[in-house]
Amino acid sequence: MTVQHSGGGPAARTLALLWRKTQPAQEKLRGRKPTLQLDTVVDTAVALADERGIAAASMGNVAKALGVGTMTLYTYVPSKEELLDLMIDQVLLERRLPGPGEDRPADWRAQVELYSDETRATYSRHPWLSGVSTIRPPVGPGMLAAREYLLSTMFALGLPPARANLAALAIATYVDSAAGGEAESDLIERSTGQTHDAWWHERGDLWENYFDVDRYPTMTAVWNDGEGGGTSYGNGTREVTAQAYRFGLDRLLDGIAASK
Amino acid sequence: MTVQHSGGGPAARTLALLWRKTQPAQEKLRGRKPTLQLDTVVDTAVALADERGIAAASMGNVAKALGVGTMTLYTYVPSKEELLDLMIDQVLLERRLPGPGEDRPADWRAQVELYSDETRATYSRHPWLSGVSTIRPPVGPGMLAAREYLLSTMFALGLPPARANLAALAIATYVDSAAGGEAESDLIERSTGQTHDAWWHERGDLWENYFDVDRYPTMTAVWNDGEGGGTSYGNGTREVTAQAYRFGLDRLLDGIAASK
DNA sequence: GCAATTCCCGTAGGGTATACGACAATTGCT
DNA sequence: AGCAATTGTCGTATACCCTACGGGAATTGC
Repeated sequence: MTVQHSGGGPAARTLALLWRKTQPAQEKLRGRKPTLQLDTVVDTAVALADERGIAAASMGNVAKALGVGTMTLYTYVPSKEELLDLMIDQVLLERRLPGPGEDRPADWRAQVELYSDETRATYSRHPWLSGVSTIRPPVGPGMLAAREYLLSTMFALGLPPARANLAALAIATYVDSAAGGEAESDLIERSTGQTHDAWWHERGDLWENYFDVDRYPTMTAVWNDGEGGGTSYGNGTREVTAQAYRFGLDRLLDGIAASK
Repeated sequence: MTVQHSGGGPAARTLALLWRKTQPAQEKLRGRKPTLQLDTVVDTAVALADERGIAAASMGNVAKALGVGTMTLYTYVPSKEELLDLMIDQVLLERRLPGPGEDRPADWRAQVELYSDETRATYSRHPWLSGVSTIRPPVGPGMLAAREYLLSTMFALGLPPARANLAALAIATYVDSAAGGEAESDLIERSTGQTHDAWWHERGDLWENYFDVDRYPTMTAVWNDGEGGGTSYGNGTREVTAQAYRFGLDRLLDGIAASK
């Protein structure tokens, strides 16, 4: 087994890449000079995924965009999976969240809101994020910075350590999931060229042919109540989704504050 | 364009499949008899995905499991994507949620808990669910039943229609996301044969080599506070995740109740 | 000059979805 | 009985995907 340098094993290799400490002390002096840099590869992959979807960020496409052979990428990255990890942590790090000594909003709710805004903006710029797994995530600087920020915010609220941890996790779960949903929604509208209203409209005969009012009385009641009197398929509407997001986050924070 | 029967267009075709109304009135009398049924195909695909992961539910594998040629599947399903939609709605329908006239827990919190339990159990049986998109979901009976149930529960709480809708969406977002995370976590432990503790342990030199205490003071404080004094990488632990789920859901419900 | 080292990348193998078209089976009509 | 119409089956081919392997190119140290 070709041991790398620190602990050996694939996990250590991945960590080294994530934290960009591939060559800790000695530079490689012998041998051919690389034509690319790791960051260039990651940036290109991200750019491709951003504009043409995650499927476009294939090894072949990335290589083509860089003007090299496909297999060349494997000198910079051990596999497609590792490249994805690097892409993820890279964009997670885009979130401008104040670190330990830096200025931050005074109110703890405003602090959470900052996390929410930055996360939503990041997902919006990189909609493919919503499709990637967050369990066993790439433990890079991007993920840790967000954890630290949310955790410190819960401390500022005055929660005891264990509870602060739970609260931070719950908030992250809710915000990340909702942000992912929003971003994916936008992506689908862009890539299919079809608005959600149009999408629901296309499914119009659902209500006409399959929907049984007796089986779904409450849904029926809610639609009939619709104040705007607009589209009756409003459940999937962009605006309702955004409202639901705000509402849920505010209620969650209410509950957390009350649990102090 | 070979029009189907109701509205034409691919959306109508998908809806017809989801609601299993492929031949509304006239049976096909002419022509060769089919050897398979749509349900058989879907069940087989679900079973494969359950035990060997979503990647194992390829068209080729499903066909092989059924003892037919790959292309035969395309007489039952227009594409892989549609098959996935059918799989999703099929398992979502497994949730035993009482309908309009049926008995249900008296307390509204217990009603939400039932939704939570059933959803978590379903995700647990079908971990591949966590990886699929929920935006523009297959609008089948499974999804509608859940919407109706949660919505009626929010009505039982006494929320006005518009707010009940927002609350139901927020709860679904949180529960579905957390349930997906849990299920995926279990799946990864099973399929890789590596517990999360072992996974974190493998990344031990993160803390030794890369982690900067000054950059992450709050995380450091929380670990040092750990009452059990056990593993210091407890953030990803199964138990902590479950605790965070309960905590977040309870706080969300607190907030919703208080907003009445 | 030459060995050692490192990077580049063509080829090949095994995976995926699915378009096309030949063929089989079943029914209805002549 | 025979033939046309209809529908189901599925082999072949195309176009992707990831990546193991190995030969060749470039650079440095001796």
